[in-house]
Amino acid sequence: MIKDKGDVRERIISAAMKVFSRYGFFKAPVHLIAKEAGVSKGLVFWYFRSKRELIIEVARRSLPLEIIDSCLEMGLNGEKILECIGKGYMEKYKDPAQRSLLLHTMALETLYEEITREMNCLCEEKLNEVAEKVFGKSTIKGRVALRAFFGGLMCYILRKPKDIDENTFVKNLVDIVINDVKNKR
Amino acid sequence: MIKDKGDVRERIISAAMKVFSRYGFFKAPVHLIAKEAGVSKGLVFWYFRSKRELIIEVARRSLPLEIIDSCLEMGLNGEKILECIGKGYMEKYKDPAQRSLLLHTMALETLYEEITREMNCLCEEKLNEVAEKVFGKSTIKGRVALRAFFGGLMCYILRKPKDIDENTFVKNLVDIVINDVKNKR
Amino acid sequence: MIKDKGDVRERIISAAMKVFSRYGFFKAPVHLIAKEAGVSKGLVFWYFRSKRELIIEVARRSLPLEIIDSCLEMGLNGEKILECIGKGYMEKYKDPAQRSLLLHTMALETLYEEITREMNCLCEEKLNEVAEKVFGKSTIKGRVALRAFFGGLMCYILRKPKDIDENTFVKNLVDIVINDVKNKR
Amino acid sequence: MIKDKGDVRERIISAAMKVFSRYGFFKAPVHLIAKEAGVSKGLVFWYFRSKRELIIEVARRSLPLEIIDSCLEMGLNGEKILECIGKGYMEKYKDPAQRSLLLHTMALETLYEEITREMNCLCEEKLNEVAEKVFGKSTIKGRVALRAFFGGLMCYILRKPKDIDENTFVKNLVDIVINDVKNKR
DNA sequence: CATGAATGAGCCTTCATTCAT
DNA sequence: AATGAATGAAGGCTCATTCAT
Repeated sequence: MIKDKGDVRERIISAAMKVFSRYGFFKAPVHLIAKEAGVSKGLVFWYFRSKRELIIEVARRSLPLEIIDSCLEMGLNGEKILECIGKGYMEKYKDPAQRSLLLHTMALETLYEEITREMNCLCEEKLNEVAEKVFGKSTIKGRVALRAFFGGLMCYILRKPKDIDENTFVKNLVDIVINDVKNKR
Repeated sequence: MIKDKGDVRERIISAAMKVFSRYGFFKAPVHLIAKEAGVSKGLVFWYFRSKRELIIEVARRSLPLEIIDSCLEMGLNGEKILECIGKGYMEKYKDPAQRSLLLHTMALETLYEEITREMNCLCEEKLNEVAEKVFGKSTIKGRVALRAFFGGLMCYILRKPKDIDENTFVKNLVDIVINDVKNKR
Repeated sequence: MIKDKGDVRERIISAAMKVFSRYGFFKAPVHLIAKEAGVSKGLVFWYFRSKRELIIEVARRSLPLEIIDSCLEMGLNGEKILECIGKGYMEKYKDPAQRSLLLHTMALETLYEEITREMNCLCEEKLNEVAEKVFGKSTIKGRVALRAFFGGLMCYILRKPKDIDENTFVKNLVDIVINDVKNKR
Repeated sequence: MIKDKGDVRERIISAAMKVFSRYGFFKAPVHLIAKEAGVSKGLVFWYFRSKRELIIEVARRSLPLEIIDSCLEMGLNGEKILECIGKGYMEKYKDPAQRSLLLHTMALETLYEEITREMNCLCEEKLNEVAEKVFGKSTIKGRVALRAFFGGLMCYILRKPKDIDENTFVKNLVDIVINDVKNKR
């Protein structure tokens, strides 16, 4: 049975995501991750120079950057983009582990500058890019609306209301955010 | 200069908020908190049975529960409540320490059931209570809108856009959230 | 039973000297030192910020600086100083632990700049000071002779010849070093 | 380009001397030696059963045994031997790496019996052999003088005085050691 | 011969917590 | 109330060594 290099590394990352999501980055001991990945503790440090490096790798993956990127790349515009992003969000964060991981990563912001940078990119560059595609020219209201949109998604993820399913939520959210701007015109 | 009991306890909590906001709950050593508060490490454990207890106390205070409560108690209705909450939010979280503390507390959710309970109360009970006051009967759209509102606030706090000040943001946000529902009627 | 602060610290240092002399600085685990001192491992780090700091403290004490200083302070001159130093040497390093410790410390020179500095002081400043007191004006031959003297002592310590006792050795060594210079005059 | 067996082994030893002299035997990781030698870590263990074995090989080479041997074999006598040894010493230890290596090896004495044996041979057998060749019959004074000689060399190596070059030092040292004994006759 | 992934023991260090004073 | 010395349990990380390829 041949394992390619990436295999073990990927297995460690998966294990780390599981363990980190359960214990948080700083209460999760490396040996638990190793155990979960079925490798020795030492091997974790063969693939990652330090726990910090592993944390950053996992934290990066927990952010929704690729979701936004892939929706932007699809060349969508208007509310279609929001729908795309909303759907991607829900897809990614329906996994409770991903959900709690996102929270831990957001808290990491203050501590790891690598994450700060990633968050800056997400919350400023990407968010503005989306705003333009959705509302045309950049207006204050448009940018506030986009924050309402992203915030709404985050809120849903944080604590899913029992009687509103993903689709319904996204549709309503898009409506709220879009229609207001439309009506104003 | 004699200090009464409450004084010292409060001083420790203040110090803890400062230190926790900087290092996160789990990377912040108790001795730093003691030093910041100007007391001995032992004394911290006289006022709080354990670090966990101190964490919970600080975490509780970092949530916006009292803001919502006080706005509800004022007997406001409609968009006035949202404005009140928005203003309270901005007031509380203009302090960067409070901001980062809120993130850390949210991440705590998975780990400390005391915080889970608090968050449940916030995200379900309180949020629904507000929804009713604002939109009258509880509708799906209303509840989604309220999440857009809270999420928007969170988003603003997470990373303040340079060219949108607090007042403007809140006003626009309330508009977006309210008008859509109004227009639909 | 009251123990003054220095007591524990001193006990740790003593234990460290014992353990270091046996295992060398880098193969000696701190927990062995703690055990030897009858304290917990953690306490070692209460008194010394790091193992490195403890090493430096012990290494400093293993050098013969105070011997030379005390002989210089006694106001002796000529061969009396050499005799004083020789006697002090023998007194200090008759303890095998001290002997091996000195070797370890000398090896440390390349690694810890604190020790390099100490050795510089010993091998340059002090050595020249002694040379002047012994041979009057500083001559090449005088300074070589002093190195022969110190080197001779070191050599004796390194491996004590079975049939030459301390006194005899020092006397002969002083003779060799002094007489030659005297005869030259 | 094919390299024969000895080549690689020697290259590893050379690398080890470099790395050991810089970090000391116990703080020098094998992987650094391998890197320095341009081979894989595994290969080091193909040529040396263990790090210990490599240490011993390097330590042996760092001692001045061959110098003394070769001077003895040349059939010299009297001060000529001392001059020969002095010259050899200076030749070997003008390299700072060799110098620091010698210190590390001397410290090894307490830990590795293989080195203890080597040092015994050096400090007792060889030293007495030289003493006889230089001073004729073995006298206390002669043996002390020889220690002054070797010690003086060591001292020079330990910290080279800026204004005394190798030749001058050796000549003076030989003088001091020899003349005294001569004058006594 | 040669590689480098994999292992596991062990070390330094931190830190929450206790307790005598 | 208050202090800070003392403890002990982990935790992150290094590194010699092995082994499949």
